[in-house]
Amino acid sequence: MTEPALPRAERRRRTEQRILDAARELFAERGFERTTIRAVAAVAEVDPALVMQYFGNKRRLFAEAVRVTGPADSAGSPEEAVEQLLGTLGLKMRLPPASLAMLRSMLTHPEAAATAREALSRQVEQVSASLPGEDAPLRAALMTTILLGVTVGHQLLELDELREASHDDLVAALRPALRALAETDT
Amino acid sequence: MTEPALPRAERRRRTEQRILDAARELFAERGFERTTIRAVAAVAEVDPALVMQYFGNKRRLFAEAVRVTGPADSAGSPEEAVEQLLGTLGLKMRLPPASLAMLRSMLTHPEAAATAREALSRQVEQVSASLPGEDAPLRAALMTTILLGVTVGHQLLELDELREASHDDLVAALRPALRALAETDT
DNA sequence: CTCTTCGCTCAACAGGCGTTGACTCAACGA
DNA sequence: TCGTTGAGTCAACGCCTGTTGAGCGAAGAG
Repeated sequence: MTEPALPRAERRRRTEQRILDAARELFAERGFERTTIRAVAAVAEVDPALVMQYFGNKRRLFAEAVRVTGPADSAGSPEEAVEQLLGTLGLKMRLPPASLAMLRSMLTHPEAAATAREALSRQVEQVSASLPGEDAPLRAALMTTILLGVTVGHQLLELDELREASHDDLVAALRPALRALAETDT
Repeated sequence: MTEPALPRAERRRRTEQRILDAARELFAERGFERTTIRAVAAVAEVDPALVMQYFGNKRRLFAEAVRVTGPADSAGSPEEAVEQLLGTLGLKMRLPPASLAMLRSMLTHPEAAATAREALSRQVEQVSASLPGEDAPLRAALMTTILLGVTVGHQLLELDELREASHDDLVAALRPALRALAETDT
């Protein structure tokens, strides 16, 4: 009808992408358990059986949907580590759907929990390396979980006090807390 | 057999308590969706139908299981607010099962999310009242979500770096971060 | 002792879920 | 042009879930 001619391979790629986008949206919104294959298929305007054909099962669909590119660069100074962490607070206020999907399910879906632990551990290790002091791992872990908490409160629980603040104000208010952990002066 | 004679009312109260304990345990461990009435009944050594008879439906059972006593006293000085928040980090390292159950489900079960938002809002308001500065609500919200994040990382995700630290070291390391938010000097 | 109350179980239902295999039909290669 | 491939659909399966109503048997009331 509206799509007159499209090569087979391209058509397949687009459909797969549509399913993946739908899955990310629903996983981010409702979490793993409350998201049904049928709902994903409906949003993607596709038959549920096709989702299975492309991704095998629901767990693999989720794993594929939450796969995200690593954070890349490592930090040198403690100040840089702080700024790097603050930067993860959603570029332009909003995290990628894949990350939101993983965060949403990390407390209830075992595989999401494992993925989250892995990602957080990597970040802790990275931050820890650029921190002075003997208890650097502990302080790095605190810095990481602090950002986890703020992100959860802001993006998932949508607490009013955080939503009302501008992104810059939020970052500015949070910075001293992270700096206090980045420097060793206790 | 082993329980020769027990008044009817007392027997009923104990059974209800056993169901409630089982529910809290499973909700805390697996969250709302992955916890089945049948599993709760099995742990409580009771027929699934009895759970329904006592609590009506699964949502009410959850609501009853996560009902928790309020935090009570309010703080005066910023320092007291910080110490009060640090005190919520699990008396003797472990939060009550009811709180764990609510935390576990707050990202995926809408009613748990509402309860969590309410509890957090109360805490934010309380902390905010004892904080100086114009952006006290924002800073109070950050302090609250910081504790949320650390609690989630420690109790639910069970991050190694946090588990390995002693309770006192953890509190001591976290204190400067909260103090930085409690005082207005930026 | 008799009738009532009620804590508790049994068996079943309806609905939704993930998942499957057979099928259709348009795009493709020779 | 004609067989082949493969994207996509259809209808169904078995399972597990929350939930229900009828019934049993012991504790309580008179």
